[in-house]
Amino acid sequence: MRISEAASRSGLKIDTIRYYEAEGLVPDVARGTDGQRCFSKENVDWLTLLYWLRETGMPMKVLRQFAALYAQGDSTIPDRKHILSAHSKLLAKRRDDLDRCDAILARKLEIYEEYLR
Amino acid sequence: MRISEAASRSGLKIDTIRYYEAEGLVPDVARGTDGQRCFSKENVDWLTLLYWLRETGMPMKVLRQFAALYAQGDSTIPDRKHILSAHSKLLAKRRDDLDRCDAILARKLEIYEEYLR
DNA sequence: TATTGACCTTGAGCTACTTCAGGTCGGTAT
DNA sequence: ATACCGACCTGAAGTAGCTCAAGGTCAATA
Repeated sequence: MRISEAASRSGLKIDTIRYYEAEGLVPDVARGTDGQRCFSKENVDWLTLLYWLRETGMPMKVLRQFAALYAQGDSTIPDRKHILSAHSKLLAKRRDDLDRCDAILARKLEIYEEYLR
Repeated sequence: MRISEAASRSGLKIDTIRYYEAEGLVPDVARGTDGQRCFSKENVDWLTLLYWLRETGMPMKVLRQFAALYAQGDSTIPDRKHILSAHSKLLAKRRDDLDRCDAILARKLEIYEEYLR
């Protein structure tokens, strides 16, 4: 499929996909006879994973490591597993942050309400 | 109190506080005779709020609007209330994102497990 | 007295995109 | 046939939001 479809399926923007490819985060993107990128289902699954990892705060540095491991094949699965479970722990921390911020906002909004009465 | 204490209390880094002040996000920071910044309790509460808003993804653009309103005094409370409740909705969306990503990670980790067996 | 440590300012550097300028290609309307 | 359109391409420049380095002030301590 073409880049616009890859973008709408993965969640990433077209420009970001091109940027990621240039950065070496997306291995093996085929090209058509006219020079246009041809994304396979596997490509799009990979992009989708990248999208979610970034969206939830994985730094590019780690993403780069993860992508390098992915490019090396199945032998790196234990390392990749390690990275993903570490990220899963980060998600828990983010959820805590959201809860805290929610509490702060609730208090603040209450104070505003009180002022307005 | 001095900037280092304001930093450790608010969560922001020293450099970030100076940057925010330069950007006009922190009104009325007093200075001592030696030119050092003197933060009041109100200053620190405000910085803490800025910290949490940024930490949970409020863009600087919105933060700037919010700060401008804050600087104008109590008459802007309805507008500020509006911004904060909009942000509260964003938090819900972020929580959804975390849940989705968690699901993706769980599936991925399971596949890895299967491969390793 | 000399040095340490926390602060100050200005200005450059960095990350992760994002936008722009300028060009190619395939398909449709005149 | 040709003129235009939209989606794609590349390489370079621009942006957001910090972050760090260089060089200087001042108070307190060894």
